[in-house]
Amino acid sequence: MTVSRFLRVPHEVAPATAARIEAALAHTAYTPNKHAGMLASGRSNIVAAIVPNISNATFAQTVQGLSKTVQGSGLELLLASTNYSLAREEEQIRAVLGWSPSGLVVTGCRHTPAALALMVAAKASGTPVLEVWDSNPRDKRFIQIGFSHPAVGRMMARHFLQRGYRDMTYVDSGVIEDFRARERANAFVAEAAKAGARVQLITAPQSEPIAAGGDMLDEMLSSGLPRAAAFANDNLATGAYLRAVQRDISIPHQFAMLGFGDFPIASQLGDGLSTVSVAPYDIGVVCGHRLLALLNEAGARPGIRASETPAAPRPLPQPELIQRGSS
Amino acid sequence: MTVSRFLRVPHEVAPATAARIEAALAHTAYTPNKHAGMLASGRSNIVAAIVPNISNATFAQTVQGLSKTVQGSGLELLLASTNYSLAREEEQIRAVLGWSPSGLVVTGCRHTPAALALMVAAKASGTPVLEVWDSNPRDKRFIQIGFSHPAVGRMMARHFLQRGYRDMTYVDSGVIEDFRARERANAFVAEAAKAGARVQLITAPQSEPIAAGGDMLDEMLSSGLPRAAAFANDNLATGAYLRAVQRDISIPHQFAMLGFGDFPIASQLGDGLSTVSVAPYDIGVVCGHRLLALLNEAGARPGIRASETPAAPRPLPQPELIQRGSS
DNA sequence: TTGAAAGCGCTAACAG
DNA sequence: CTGTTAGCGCTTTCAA
Repeated sequence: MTVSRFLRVPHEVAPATAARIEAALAHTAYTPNKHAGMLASGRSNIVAAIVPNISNATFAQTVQGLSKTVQGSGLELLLASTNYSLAREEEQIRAVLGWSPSGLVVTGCRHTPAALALMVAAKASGTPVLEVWDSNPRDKRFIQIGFSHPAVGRMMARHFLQRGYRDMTYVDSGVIEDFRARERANAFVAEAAKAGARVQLITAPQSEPIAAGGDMLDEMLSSGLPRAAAFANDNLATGAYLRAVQRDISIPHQFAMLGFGDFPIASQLGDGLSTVSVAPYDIGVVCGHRLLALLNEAGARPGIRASETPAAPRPLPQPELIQRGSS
Repeated sequence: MTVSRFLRVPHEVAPATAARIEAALAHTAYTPNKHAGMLASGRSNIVAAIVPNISNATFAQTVQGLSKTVQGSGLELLLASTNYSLAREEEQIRAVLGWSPSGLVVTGCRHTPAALALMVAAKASGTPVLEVWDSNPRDKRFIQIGFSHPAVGRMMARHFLQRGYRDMTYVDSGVIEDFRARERANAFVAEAAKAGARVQLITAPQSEPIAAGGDMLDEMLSSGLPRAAAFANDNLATGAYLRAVQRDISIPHQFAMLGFGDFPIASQLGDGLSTVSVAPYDIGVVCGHRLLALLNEAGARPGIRASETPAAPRPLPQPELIQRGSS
């Protein structure tokens, strides 16, 4: 009992005892069994995060931001990926809730009914549930750290419209299950059409996006190059940009381009690729801060070191259109 | 007890009973407490993975490969990152072992003595310990899924030497704690020097690598452009490539380039960037397969679904120099 | 400041 | 095929 106490609240054991315990610990390679601790205390120090795909740079940054923010406070990250499948997401939520996590982070605001029920139950039992990468004003049951994808699609269309382009194409992502990409695409098309512009929606193949972007440029070329094209992400746009340069197409005079995501390469392509910045790392950081704040206020929890950085509630930077040489 | 049995080995309960249990389950939103299960059974179905940085595309792919391989078998992934610090790695290993993981995956073969002791203890207690992304023939205590970084550095130097370049620069990564990058750099320099070539080692700033690569190109330009340059990774090389194009430098006639990693963009830059492919995703997949194989042979473990794919022991593709237009 | 008792929710072993 | 008993390693509570 005294050892257990020493491990959790060291200043509550006498210095002499503490020294003896430390000595013993050094000889023993003792590792506290966290399952037993969790079972007894009901607290777990696990944060479960469920993302569509970890190798997607965007989500990887969010995970890294979350991980970095949260690990400083003794929380650990249980990570699962869904491959953009809602059914798989439900499975993962169910699996992950069995670890009684201190917090649950899911991607997006769309879930199967059963998944939603699990999330509601988790929330009801006091586990913070956060949705990242999207925002749905019509259902604010969970904490949302993201933005409106249709609004971004409209913003992108208006950028082209304001610059006088009346003939534009939207190159959507080949990941057919990525309905957030779809929301941007549809909103783009609707906004452009509403303004009377000529607008076309094409979809990239599911293959590697940089190469796919190049292929889409060729496809547009063969069916009549539009005056301007927006892309579901900067990788697609980069591929198209590089191919356009090879084909001696002048950007933006013949062909204007707009990406999404503000990947590091966007600023390095020729005179720069115009894009929308969305701060994926910050999504993770803000998510972590919100989580820590909630855990702290839910009572001083012995296991969790009250975050040294007093959870500065920095707000999430909203999507911003970054104009560069390509438009 | 019967419910517990139904959940683990459904065919051992009578169909009628099973039906009653299923009905009850549907009404109850019951989630088994995995901590209690673990505590009682001594098995955890957790795989702990510790990587330097998740938002690094390379490690993200490894994690995704591991995650995908392993999740099909009911294992879950506990992820921690070290920011390339060995001290932090030790901390994370210690923390993660408290969850009695079924397997422990660490990055690289260099660890603090205490971390090593923990890994040895874990192995001794029957937990498979795997080291990814490196290989150390002199210490094969753990399963290694990686390659020799010095060998890659030498391979890169020999590529330039074979093509007759006698004046070359190696642009090392700005991540000073990344000693695997350092091993490649040093081996490159040694090999080139041994052959009597003129060779220089410079280090990129710690900033975002694509932009940093561009800056390094300018730096080389101002101090006399070498005949050939190798880069610690394809992002640095990409930045330099794009900048070289802007500066009207002819690749490879004036300036030959060689990257590392075979990132998707490498094949899309002009006539292609020569690089070394290292299969980061496969490292994760192979790691997962080895792990599953070990867990299966360590006795039929009720929790773990014997992997549907019978853990086809595909070997790890070794690093390969991919020659493209830049050299 | 320390320690004894009880119990967290589950599974192993065994009895019925 | 089902259910009883004991106990996993820790924490909570409370007494000494």
